[in-house]
Amino acid sequence: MPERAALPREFFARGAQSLAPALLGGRLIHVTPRGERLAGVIVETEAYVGIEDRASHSFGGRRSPRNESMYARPGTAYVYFTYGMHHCFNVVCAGEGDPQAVLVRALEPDEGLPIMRSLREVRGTVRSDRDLTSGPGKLCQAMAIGRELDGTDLCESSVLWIEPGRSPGPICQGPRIGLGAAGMWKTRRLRWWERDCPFVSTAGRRG
DNA sequence: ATTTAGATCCTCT
DNA sequence: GAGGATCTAAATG
Repeated sequence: MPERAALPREFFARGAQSLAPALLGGRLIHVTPRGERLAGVIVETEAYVGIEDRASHSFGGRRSPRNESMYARPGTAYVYFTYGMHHCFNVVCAGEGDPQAVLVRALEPDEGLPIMRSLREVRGTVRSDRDLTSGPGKLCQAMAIGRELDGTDLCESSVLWIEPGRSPGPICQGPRIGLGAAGMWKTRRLRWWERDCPFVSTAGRRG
C-alpha cells in the first residue's frame, strides 16, 4: 500500500472561510475501485459559509437527502450532482451540524494523468493537461468522483483523502463563480486561487 | 477572445 | 414545472 498521510479531523474543524485558502497546495487522492491512483494539488477553492449564505445549499438550514453530508462531521466529502451532467466535490468543515463546506474548483493533476485523459475523453478528442481538472465538474470527471463517494470520511477513508502537498505560491481572492442572484453573497470574496498556477479554472484567471 | 445556446436530470416548490 | 456552486461547441468580433 502507498503511503497515506491524510490531513486529520482537526484540520477541517474550522469555518469554511478559514479552510478554503488553507486547502490550497493540499493533495487530493482517489484510489479507484480498480486500484488506480488519481491525484492532484488543490489550486482553487470556494467557501460556502453556512446557513446565512444565500448561495449555499444549506441556506436557511435546508436539509435534504441531497445535502445531508453538509451536516456531518468536518472532514466529510460532500459530492452533489448538478446541471444534469456534472458532479462537484466539497469538503465539509466547521462542526457537526454546522453546514459549512469548501468547494474544490481546480486541481493541478500530478498522478494518474493517462487515466484522467481517458476519463475526460469525448469522442476520441485528446485534451491538454490543463483541460483535465480546471473546473469543478471537470476535476470530478478526471478524478472519477461521483455521488457514490458522497459522505466519505476523508480522515479515515483509504479510498479518498487529502494530504499535505506543497506550499502554495502567491494567493489571489475574488468573488465566487456561477451563483444566481444571491445579493451580497454574490460579491463577497469567498474564492481563493494560486495566482501563478495555469491549472485554475478559466473564470478564475480573470481575477 | 468573448458570447451564445444546448445538453440533461435531480431536487425541491 | 423550474432551475441549478457547469461544460462544450459553434458563431462572432
